[in-house]
Amino acid sequence: MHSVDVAPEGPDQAGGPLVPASDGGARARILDAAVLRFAREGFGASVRSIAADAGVSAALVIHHFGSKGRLREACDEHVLAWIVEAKRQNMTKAASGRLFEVLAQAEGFAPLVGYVLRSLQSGGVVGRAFVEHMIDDAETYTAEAVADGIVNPSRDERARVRYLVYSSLGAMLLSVTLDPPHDAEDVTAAMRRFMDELYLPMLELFTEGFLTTRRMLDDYLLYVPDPPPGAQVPADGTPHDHEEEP
Amino acid sequence: MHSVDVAPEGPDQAGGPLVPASDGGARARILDAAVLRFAREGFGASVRSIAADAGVSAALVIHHFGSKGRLREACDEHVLAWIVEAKRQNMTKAASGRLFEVLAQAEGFAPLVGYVLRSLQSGGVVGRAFVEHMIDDAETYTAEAVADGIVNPSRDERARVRYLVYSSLGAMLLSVTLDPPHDAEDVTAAMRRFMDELYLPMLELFTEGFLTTRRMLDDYLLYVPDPPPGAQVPADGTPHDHEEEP
DNA sequence: ACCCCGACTGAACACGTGTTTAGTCTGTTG
DNA sequence: CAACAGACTAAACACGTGTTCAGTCGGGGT
Repeated sequence: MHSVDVAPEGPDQAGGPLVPASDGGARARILDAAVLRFAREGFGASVRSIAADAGVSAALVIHHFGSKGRLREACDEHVLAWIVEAKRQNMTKAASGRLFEVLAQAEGFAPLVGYVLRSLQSGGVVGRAFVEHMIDDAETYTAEAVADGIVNPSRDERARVRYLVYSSLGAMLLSVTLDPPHDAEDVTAAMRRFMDELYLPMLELFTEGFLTTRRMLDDYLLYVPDPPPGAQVPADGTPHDHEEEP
Repeated sequence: MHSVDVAPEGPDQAGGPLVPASDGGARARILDAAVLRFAREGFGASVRSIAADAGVSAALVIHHFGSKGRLREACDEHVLAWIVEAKRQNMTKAASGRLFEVLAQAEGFAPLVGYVLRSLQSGGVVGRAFVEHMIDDAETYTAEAVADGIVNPSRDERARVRYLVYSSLGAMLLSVTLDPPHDAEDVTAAMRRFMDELYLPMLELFTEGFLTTRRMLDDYLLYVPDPPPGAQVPADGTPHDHEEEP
């Protein structure tokens, strides 16, 4: 749509529509280097450092991409495509909705994960698109889980899914931001460690809740009359009731 | 134009020895301007812009603080002191542990909140200190709530509190990062909107949980033998059980 | 009166940035 | 072969940055 010349000589034309650019061409090498640098040090990384990583001059980067901004746009597109590809070929497994965990544990996805985190951190397009993806996927999967009786229904499924995604993603982002992987660039290790530490309380909260009494929720439901727009109303037979002591 | 003197054009002299530097002196004006700029545009804000806001020259900023880095350190200290002050005088209310909400709704705390968010975003000292504060406070308050029978006990209170703080703070940070208050600098409004939207799912999760079955939790507890260090074990008599079908 | 000291400034410096320019090299095409 | 096109580069440009320099101003102490 905006990228100047999309495929003057097909950068990734050979054989597999694989993960990285993975082409001997300089343009592809620059793109990979840029994604890596951006993932490692954020989008403040200099064009010259990227060029050095790719083994070319800074001028060539501009020659191929027009400007640093357009280079970043190209990176966004590239990473986005990479994500959907990774999703397509990894989501067939039982890992429903846990895209980030899967990516974080798989080898070779480290730059991707790092880039997404940076984009999340700076409010970039990739970050936004990523949470949208996660929300959509999570909505599907929780709907299935609710149908299977594994998960409680909610008064506003969309809002719950949004809350869940924002919470988990935000917690992870905050964690890696607050104490970044100081020695190496092993973001994935930090993420795994974070999950190991916080898996119990999450599970606990998800199965046992936090409050012992329903009062706060009931008060809120009384106080706020409208079930948010687009929510599937329970209509009749209340689809769930735990009937603790009131 | 900026003649030193006692109070030739003191902006807010009346009453409070309170929150901001609030001193006619140029140094204090620079500090306030710096906090504001940093809160608004992040720590990449230029010394010259800060100086302009304070109505002084860029050289004076350096003259007073030595370097931009030390100016930021001074801002960190200042904001930190500001926070503990705000906490001391606002925490007497019933708002237990909800420091951020209180600050976000109170007038005049906008720069503070913005600064904290930026520090969180960039992994600064203030951000780290802030989550530590929140974790410590939350631990106290949840302990009380557990003692009062309002909140379920946890197998690892510290971990739960950490999870809760990271989740809520991270979600909020992610939200304001992903769609920032585009027109004004009203971070607090964005935060309030965010909370309004996500309060129901949060409450729902906290009182009703997410999963219908205990199996995942029990499996995890079986698989992981050690109750984390310092955790008070639930002994036996399960403090609550939903007892759906296993 | 003097002098000195600190607040304070405009101009410059040193540097890193993204980008442009002019040019070289190489392969392809007439 | 000659000519062109495009990948590619070294050098320079324009600019914004943090910081330094050489001062000026003004009030207080001796």
